[in-house]
Amino acid sequence: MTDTLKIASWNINSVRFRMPIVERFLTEEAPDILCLQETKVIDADFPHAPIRALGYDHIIVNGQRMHHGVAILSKVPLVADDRFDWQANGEARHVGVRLANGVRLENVYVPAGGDVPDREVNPKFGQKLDFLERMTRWSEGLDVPTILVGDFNVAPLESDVWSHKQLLDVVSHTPIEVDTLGKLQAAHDWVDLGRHFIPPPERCFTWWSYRAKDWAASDRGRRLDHMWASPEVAKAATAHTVHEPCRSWLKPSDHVPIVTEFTF
DNA sequence: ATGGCTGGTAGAACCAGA
Repeated sequence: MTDTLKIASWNINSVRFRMPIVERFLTEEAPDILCLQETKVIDADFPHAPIRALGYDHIIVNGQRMHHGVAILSKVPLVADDRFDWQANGEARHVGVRLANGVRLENVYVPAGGDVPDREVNPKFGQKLDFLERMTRWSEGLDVPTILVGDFNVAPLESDVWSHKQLLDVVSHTPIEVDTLGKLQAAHDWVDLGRHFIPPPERCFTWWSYRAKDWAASDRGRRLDHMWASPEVAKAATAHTVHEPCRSWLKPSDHVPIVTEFTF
């Protein structure tokens, strides 16, 4: 028996403020599962009703007041949910579930890391590197087929940013972050599905700053959002797309959704 | 022209994002 599953990931930058575009995306793209980051809402105030109304009966949340927060919305049953604290400070940056076929789906919001790429003067940068290193330790011991999605806040490749040279000292594309993310990827032989389907040096961005007068014209984007899979799960992936038009929808997030289709 | 904006929250010439 074959089973197709369409899984999406989107940093939504406040799920309550973005409900119109969340509903539009769920209606038009109709993923089986949508992983959200930066929901910015406590669990009690999560907008369950309009999401359930679209057929997403299974909603797993890990939120907090004001910042961060993640959620998994699904049309298909989810079991055994988990919440990891990869920086041991109580921030809501992960929620994971097991799918009916046994595959784990882990949804993560990696810390942005502040402005200065130096942990001595900017503790947030150290926190980001430490978070990725804890994910690496977790990956080393991982023996379950897994899909790891979310806003990693790192654009690793030259073609993942609008200007490699101009971003070498900008947090998200510094060599130390790229190296740290590389070690995380190596720890489980994670397959980068985005680059599996859109190989470099093709331009691939998932985030564009709000500050550009015309985001599409300046096109100063970065690929911060990722979908990784265990090698055996990656073999089931059949398509991957980046939904750039969502950046032009009314009251957009600064990130756009990424979507992968699997046939198990 | 990589911060020029944005949301949440308080009620701020704030904080955080990246």
